[in-house]
Amino acid sequence: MTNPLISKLERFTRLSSDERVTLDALASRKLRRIRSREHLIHEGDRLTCVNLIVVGWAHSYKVLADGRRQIVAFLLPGDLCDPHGYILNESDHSIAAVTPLTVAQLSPEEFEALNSPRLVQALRWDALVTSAIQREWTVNIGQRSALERTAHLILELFHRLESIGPINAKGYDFPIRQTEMADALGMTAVHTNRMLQILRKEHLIDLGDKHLAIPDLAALECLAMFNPNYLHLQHEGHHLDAKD
Amino acid sequence: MTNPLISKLERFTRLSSDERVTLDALASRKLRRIRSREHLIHEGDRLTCVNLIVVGWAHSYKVLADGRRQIVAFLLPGDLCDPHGYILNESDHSIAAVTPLTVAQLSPEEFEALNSPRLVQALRWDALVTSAIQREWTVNIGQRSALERTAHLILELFHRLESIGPINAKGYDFPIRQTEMADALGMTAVHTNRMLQILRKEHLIDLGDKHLAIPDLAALECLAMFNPNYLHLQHEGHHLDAKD
DNA sequence: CGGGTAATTGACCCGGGTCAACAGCAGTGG
DNA sequence: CCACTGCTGTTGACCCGGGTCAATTACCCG
Repeated sequence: MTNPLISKLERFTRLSSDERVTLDALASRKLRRIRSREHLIHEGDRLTCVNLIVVGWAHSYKVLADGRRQIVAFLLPGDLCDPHGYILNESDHSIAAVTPLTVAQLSPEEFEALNSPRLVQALRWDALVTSAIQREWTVNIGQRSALERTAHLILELFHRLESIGPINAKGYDFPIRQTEMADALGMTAVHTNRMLQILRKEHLIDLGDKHLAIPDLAALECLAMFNPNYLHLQHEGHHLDAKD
Repeated sequence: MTNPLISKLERFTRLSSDERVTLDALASRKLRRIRSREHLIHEGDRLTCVNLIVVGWAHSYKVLADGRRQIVAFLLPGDLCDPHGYILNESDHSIAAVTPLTVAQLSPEEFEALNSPRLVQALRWDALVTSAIQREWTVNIGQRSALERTAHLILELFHRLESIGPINAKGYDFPIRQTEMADALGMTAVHTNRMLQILRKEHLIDLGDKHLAIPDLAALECLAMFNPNYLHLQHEGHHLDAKD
């Protein structure tokens, strides 16, 4: 039951115990509970704080004038919603809960007080990875076929989940609906369903009842042409590691 | 002939003359010239500095194992290539010149010396806008039809160009080739060509000889369902404006 | 004049969208 | 306890937007 933000940042650099205490404190104060499907942010809102996802999954999305929706990101435990976004007048996207959610609200002052050199670098690394993920989504939707695309999203979520929590040999909770996957992948729910069926039939995924397992990771990564380099999970900030 | 980075940042907040002098100095030292098509960064390279585009256009892209290429961004004068990217071990994308390029190489130390409170906020704003653009590309490729998508890209570049230089009533230099537009839009060059023909026939764009004009901006924005909010160009940091 | 790159056009085809029906299941109220 | 409703997932039949392939034109630039 470790703090997922700490787990994630320590994929970059080992934090000091002081830093861990600070982050733990922030993740347990000013908690807000949000029901499934409810909104955290509406497009056009002013952002008054940085929301840290503590428990549950969310997604952010944009809608076109005629109602078409594109999910632009999934937010997992340990993810920050729009760090520094409070310097803008209004949010350019909406954020809604996929599951019941617990978020910690960090005021701009609290967020900017995370200013130890190591934490600053770790939070910058997190922001760079977030950007890299958004780039990869562009590649995914722009170039991969429906089957590859579906597999790639599953793999990305798999790797991101792995870096925030203990690995469960039996798989992962995977609470997103097919309509949400579809809107994230730029395809229809019907076709998403068919792609998932193929992946199941080929024994590349074991997905059901909001639970996912990947029996043959290498095969799925090969199919999706998945290259994890964009997640920058190789302890890239090891030279900053805390000693204690 | 003003510094395009200054023009851009002043869409957020008015800089002090000291800050403008500092940015001008950085944009005229350690210049590097790059021929059209040449690479600035290869995927996998370690980033040793922050490149500031001073003159010319570039694009960044990723390639899949089988050669498919997705352009993930166009870089215009005043754009920074991967600010803070030097904290990563390696770049997850490549950057290449679209036209002959002049870039200023900022060392990490020089870049981090841009630490006046106002500049820090302005650079954060720029990074937030860059992220918002990448999100919008996801929406564009995921949800818009080929025609809407083509129009949207043209409009985005139009607005970004406007914010870095004087408006030219006769239009803009628009040096990208149709194959590049195609790879940015996740479609084929053949189809991109057909979409451009439609836009020309409908008198929504006037494009030829590397030069673009938009005779009826409102009509094109309507077709593309273009909402400029994600570019955050409304002088959102006015409360930070310098007095001098 | 020749060679290479970019734009254009036509003919054909397929991946994924659309539409519609149906099944499974959880919640809810009588 | 069961009927009813609504949401999610599943399947089938049909169709179209955009891809593929190939040929042609239009420029540069040497």
